[in-house]
Amino acid sequence: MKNRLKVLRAERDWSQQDLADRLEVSRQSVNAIETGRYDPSLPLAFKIADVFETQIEDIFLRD
Amino acid sequence: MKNRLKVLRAERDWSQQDLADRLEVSRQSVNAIETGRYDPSLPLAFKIADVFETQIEDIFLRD
DNA sequence: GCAATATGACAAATACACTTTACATCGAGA
DNA sequence: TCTCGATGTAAAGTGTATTTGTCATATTGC
Repeated sequence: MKNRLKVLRAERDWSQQDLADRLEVSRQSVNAIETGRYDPSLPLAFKIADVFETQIEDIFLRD
Repeated sequence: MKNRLKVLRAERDWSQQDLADRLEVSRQSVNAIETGRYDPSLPLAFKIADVFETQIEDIFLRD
């Protein structure tokens, strides 16, 4: 899975910590997901979509 | 997370095993997800959406 | 009644998601 | 230069997703 987190974050000028706070996860989790070290759980993916007010399919892409 | 797997499966008259085969996971995984014992990983959620030719948001619902 | 199929569930094992703590690097600004 | 915020990564620990194997039950066809 690839993802557009870095871009979406940049569009809002949020740091990884800002996003982590909104998602209620650690900054390291955001970093790991963003750099592709692992994929989020489905509930976290939904939360990410909520925070960016879009669809999961618009953020995460089959690779 | 709630999900509409049972209904989608019924619409196609697929057994849990049929779906498991298409998803390339065990029947126990399909059963556990369907009965809400756990949520699928994000890659598996994408595969499920593919198999049913729809969106993740159309199958899995925030609860 | 019997075999076969479908479903639900549990246990043990492995893999992965996520946390906390910690350290290193880089760029911007005083 | 010194500091500070932002980022990348690593180790160790906890929890969850998924597997294989197994059992119980219900339903259907012969």
